[in-house]
Amino acid sequence: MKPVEEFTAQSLPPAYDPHAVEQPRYRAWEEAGYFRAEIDPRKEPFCIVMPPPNVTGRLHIGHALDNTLQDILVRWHRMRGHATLWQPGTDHAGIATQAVVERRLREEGQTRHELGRERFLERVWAWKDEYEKNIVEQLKRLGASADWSRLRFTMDEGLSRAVAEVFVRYYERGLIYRGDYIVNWCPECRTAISDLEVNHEEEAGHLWTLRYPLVGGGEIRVATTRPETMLGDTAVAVHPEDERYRHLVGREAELPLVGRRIPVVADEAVDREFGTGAVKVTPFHDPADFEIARRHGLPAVQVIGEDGRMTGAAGPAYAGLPREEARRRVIADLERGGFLVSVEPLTHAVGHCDRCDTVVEPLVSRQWFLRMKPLAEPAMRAVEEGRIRIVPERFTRVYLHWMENIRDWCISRQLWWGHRIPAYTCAECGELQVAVDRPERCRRCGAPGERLVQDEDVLDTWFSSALWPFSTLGWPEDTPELRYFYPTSVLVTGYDILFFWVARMIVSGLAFMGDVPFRTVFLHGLLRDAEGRKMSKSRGNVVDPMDVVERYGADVLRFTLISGTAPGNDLRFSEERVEASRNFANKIWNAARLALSHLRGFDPDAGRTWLSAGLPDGSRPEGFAAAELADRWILHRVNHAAAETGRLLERYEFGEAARTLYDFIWSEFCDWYLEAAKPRLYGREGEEARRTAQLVLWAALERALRLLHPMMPFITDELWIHLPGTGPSAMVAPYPEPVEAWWDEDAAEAMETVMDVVRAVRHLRTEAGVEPAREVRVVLVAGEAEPLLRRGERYLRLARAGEWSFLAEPPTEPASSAVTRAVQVFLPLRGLIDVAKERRRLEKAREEARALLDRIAARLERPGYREKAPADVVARDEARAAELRETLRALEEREAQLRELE
RNA sequence: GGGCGAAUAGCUCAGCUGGCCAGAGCACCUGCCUUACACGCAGGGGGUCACAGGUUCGAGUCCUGUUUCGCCCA
Repeated sequence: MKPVEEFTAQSLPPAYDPHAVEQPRYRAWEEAGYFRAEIDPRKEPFCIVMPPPNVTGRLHIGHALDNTLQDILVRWHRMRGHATLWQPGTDHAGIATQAVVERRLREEGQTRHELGRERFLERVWAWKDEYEKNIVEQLKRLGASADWSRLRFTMDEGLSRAVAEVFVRYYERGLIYRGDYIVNWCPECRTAISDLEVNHEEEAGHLWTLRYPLVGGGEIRVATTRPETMLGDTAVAVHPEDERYRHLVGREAELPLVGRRIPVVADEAVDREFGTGAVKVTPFHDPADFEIARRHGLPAVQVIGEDGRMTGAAGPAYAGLPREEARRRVIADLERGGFLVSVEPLTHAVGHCDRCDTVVEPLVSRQWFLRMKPLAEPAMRAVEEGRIRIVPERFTRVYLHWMENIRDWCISRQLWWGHRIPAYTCAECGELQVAVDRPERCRRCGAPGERLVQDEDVLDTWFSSALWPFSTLGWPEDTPELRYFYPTSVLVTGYDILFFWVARMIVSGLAFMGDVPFRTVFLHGLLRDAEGRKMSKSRGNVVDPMDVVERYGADVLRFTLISGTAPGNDLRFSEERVEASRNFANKIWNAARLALSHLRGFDPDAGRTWLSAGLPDGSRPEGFAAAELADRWILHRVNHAAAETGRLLERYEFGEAARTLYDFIWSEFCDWYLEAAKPRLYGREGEEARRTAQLVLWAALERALRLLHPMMPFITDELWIHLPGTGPSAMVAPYPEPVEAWWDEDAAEAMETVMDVVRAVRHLRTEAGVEPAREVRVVLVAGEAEPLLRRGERYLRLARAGEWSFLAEPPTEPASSAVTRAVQVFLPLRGLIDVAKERRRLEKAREEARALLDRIAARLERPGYREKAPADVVARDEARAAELRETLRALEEREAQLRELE
């Protein structure tokens, strides 16, 4: 750590350079062990589990937002003395990671099948090690204060055991079953995916009407959006009450191009309004048809394979063709055969794979499912009864609606990378056994363990993520962490994974821990580009957070991400907003640079007691001058900022909290307090006055830095530790709360009045074209406000007033004037008065005051107002009206005087 | 089809439990390198709070409906 003497305005660069600060600071925190969570029964626990980033590649800007919000909460709670654990980790991300490694293999001219399962997995593990390191490194550069000593990975031994354990327990409770069902199949990823992983997009397609000849004469017309599936039709269905077709039920149609005879069946699921009212039934490739086939005992024919190409069952003319090509051929062939009745354009929803955007092919296959209905019940109650609070609240309904309509979850994936399903089939007798560890022998025929064949498939990644809040804390072992930190406090994530992840964690938390996984869910919005578009690699509009960190620093990125946002709303990321945050960081830097140069050798200890007592004149310590108005005012405003920030963070209003501190630091502390304190700081008013100014400057800055620390940890800590009398790090200093003795409404009112007068003088100067450097003489007619103004008259120098006087009556000499808060401000400027301009300004001011007064007066006159409005609101209006009348009177008087002058 | 969100200054957005003249950043105009900061300072211009009703002493804020845009679910 640099000695304070070196750290002054003279030695500091005039622009903040994050590179010089951030990484050394982070190392210092790590070395000091500040991130490590300690179980301490005397303290209140606070725990956040980090949504585990994928080990696929790099962090994106959404991660930066997510982790910044968590870090703010974590740092804030840590500073408030809670035993804080931010549990970090990464996710194996089955499909995504397997896909990137396979792509890498392809570039080397290999396939995973050539490599074999075992060697392929070695490759993926190597990839994981490398990218996990990258990701952790990136999180550290963002300033994330997670307990890295507890880093977990979803495929760690312990977590894998948790997954197997959960699978077995669900299975034993009859909640997991295996069977041949129609699932969403991605031909590109070559695996089944869950309903959630299918995105429905409206697409311009066609509705083809086909003619199926009936055996024994006649025909039936069916409408379809997927004509290529007709090769796999095994029936035609009509609604049982549809008069048009009733008489055809039970007859047979001859399937064109195929020649197969298929029955006409009646089923209530048929929509009479759609198309011709008769539908072709393709059980293998359509979920609704699958159900119809089950009800009617129809066979299913697979005409599209797992690779998205037509199978042999589609007939030699089509076998091997991709789906799209088969469609064209089938239509051409139908047309040639006279089976095509009509084609109409139709927009309809088409399912796409969430991962690769390929059109999903529904098909029947043997998969594992988790029965959700019984699990959803307690998960709904937990939210309804408020044991879990969702913020913003509106997402509660979205959650409940989804839970109410929940369907079974297809949990098996035809991948290699992931948790292999702990199910074993005996090669001898076919017995299926589900167990955490490979059974020693077949329980039915006694065949040895090596004859038991483990299921080839792995589990959906989200199956393991669902256990995250307790698996990371050691479950299924009964650990101290689990007992102390579970249920965790808050879960922070984007609203886009409410179903994928949050809902499932609630389900499994309740199922295995018997308690909710977290008490609050805070959902934030998604990041979009400057034009409001979703960021995507294909669109090329992704922002790499590390680029931003490199160019501007992590604090700047963090502040950009949280300021100007409202809870749950998406936010646009733009260069301009980053620059605004950069400017703010630079502002803080320079304010501190100024402060440090004036605090050299200053020891706050001598004034600490006095300070915490609110600087009472009576008990002033030796060597300090009495406090000034600005001192009392800024302490009052520090209190206000602390109270507001605390209140807003409590409510997860990060954007508002950021704005509060921005305004406090920039407008109040820098623009007013520092300027007001400068004469004393430069020693122009003696050593004692300087001491007092130093004390207040120190107190205000020191607190401002601590207040801002959770949001901008690097710059605040760097500056804070270099202030005299602080400590090793703001990270472990208490979070400021209002000091009772600092509240001072009188000082606030007096200072506001002075500030208004200063602004008025500045305004008059500019209007009159007075050179900036020139001092002016100011005359004030303040009336009742005079004592108030007198308290801060010295600050008139902030408007470059060289001399000033208080008069009972307006001066007779020519002067430019303004009226503010019933104070008349005169600038006697011989030769500089433009009478016409002056009159226009006064007239405008008078009209504004009149309009406002009219509104307030009308309000006061309104029937019922005085009776029903709160007393303080009415009193405020009355005071304001009185002041306005006074202002108005002064303005009119002034205008009359001006007329006499002409 | 059901649900949710947004619509406020030229642009991007705040505005929390209804109550001081509706704010910020950027952009714009004027003047300043005033020994912390030109990534800055001072001053200024700019808004029918989408529209129509309603509740209320009082509505940008609450309710109903309409329009436009976006998202989620089916």
